[in-house]
Amino acid sequence: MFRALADPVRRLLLDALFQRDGRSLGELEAVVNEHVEMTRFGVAKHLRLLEQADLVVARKQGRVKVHHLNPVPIQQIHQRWIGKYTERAGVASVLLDLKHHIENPAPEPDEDES
Amino acid sequence: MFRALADPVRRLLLDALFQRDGRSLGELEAVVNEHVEMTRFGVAKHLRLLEQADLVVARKQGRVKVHHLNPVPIQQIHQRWIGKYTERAGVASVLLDLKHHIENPAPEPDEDES
DNA sequence: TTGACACGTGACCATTTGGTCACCTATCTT
DNA sequence: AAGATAGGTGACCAAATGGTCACGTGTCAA
Repeated sequence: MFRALADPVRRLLLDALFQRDGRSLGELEAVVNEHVEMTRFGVAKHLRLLEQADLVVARKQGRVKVHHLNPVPIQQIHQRWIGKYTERAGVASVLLDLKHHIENPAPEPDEDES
Repeated sequence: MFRALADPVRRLLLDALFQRDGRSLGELEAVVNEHVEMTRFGVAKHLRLLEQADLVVARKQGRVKVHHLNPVPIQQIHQRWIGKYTERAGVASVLLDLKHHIENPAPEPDEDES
C-alpha cells in the first residue's frame, strides 16, 4: 500500500485518474509519456501494482480496460496513520483543513447528498 | 519521502519514536527486535533513510545518537497529497476528524500556545 | 474473415534495496 | 591509560523492483 505510493510514476497515474476517472491503458500511457519515456508494458505493470494495492479498480469493457480510482484506502491511510501523527500538532491542522474546504466549495463525487 | 514510508521497519521505527521521542540507536534496535530479527546495522540504515527523508532528526549527545520525530513533512503529505484525494469525499471526513480531536483532548507538543 | 487494435503473459536484464560483516572512531568509566 | 560502550564506514551479497521485448489472446470494423 505505502509501497504502491512510493513510485512517482504511480503517483502520476493516480493524479491522472484523479483529474479524469475511467481511463484506458492507452490514455494513461500517453499521460505518462508526457513526463517520462515508458513503454506500454511499464505503465501496465504500474497499473497492476495499483490494482493490487486496491488503489485502482479496473474492469474490461470490450477490448479496452477502464481504470477507476478507489478513494477508500487513501481515506484509511489518512485516518489511521497520518491522522495519528497530525494529532500531535493539535487541532490547528484540522481547522486549517476545514477552512480550506469551506473556501473551496467541495468538488463532491456524483453521489446523492440528501 | 513516500519511499521512506514504504518499508514496514521504517514505519515501526516512526511508531516507536511517536510513542516516546528521543531514543538512541540501541533502544530503537531493541524495539525492532521485538518484531523482527535485525542487526544494529540494518536498523541504523533505516534510520539514516528516515533522516534523509527528513522524517527524523538526530543529534549526537555524547556517545549516543538521539533520534527525534519530525512532524512537519508528514503534515505536508497530509495537506498536499492526501487532502487532495480526501476532498473528493466531501467535508465529511474533516468533520469526522474534528470530532475525533474534540473527543481526544489534544496531546499538544511542548510549544507555547498563546 | 481478415486484419488492425487494445491488451496480457512470461522470460529476461539492469539497477536498487535490504541486510550483514569486518573493521574503525569516539566517548565514558574506572 | 585501558577497557568497555555506542556508534560509523565501506565492501559485499541476495533479493526485490523497474523496465523491456517477443509473442499470444480477444475484440472490433470493413
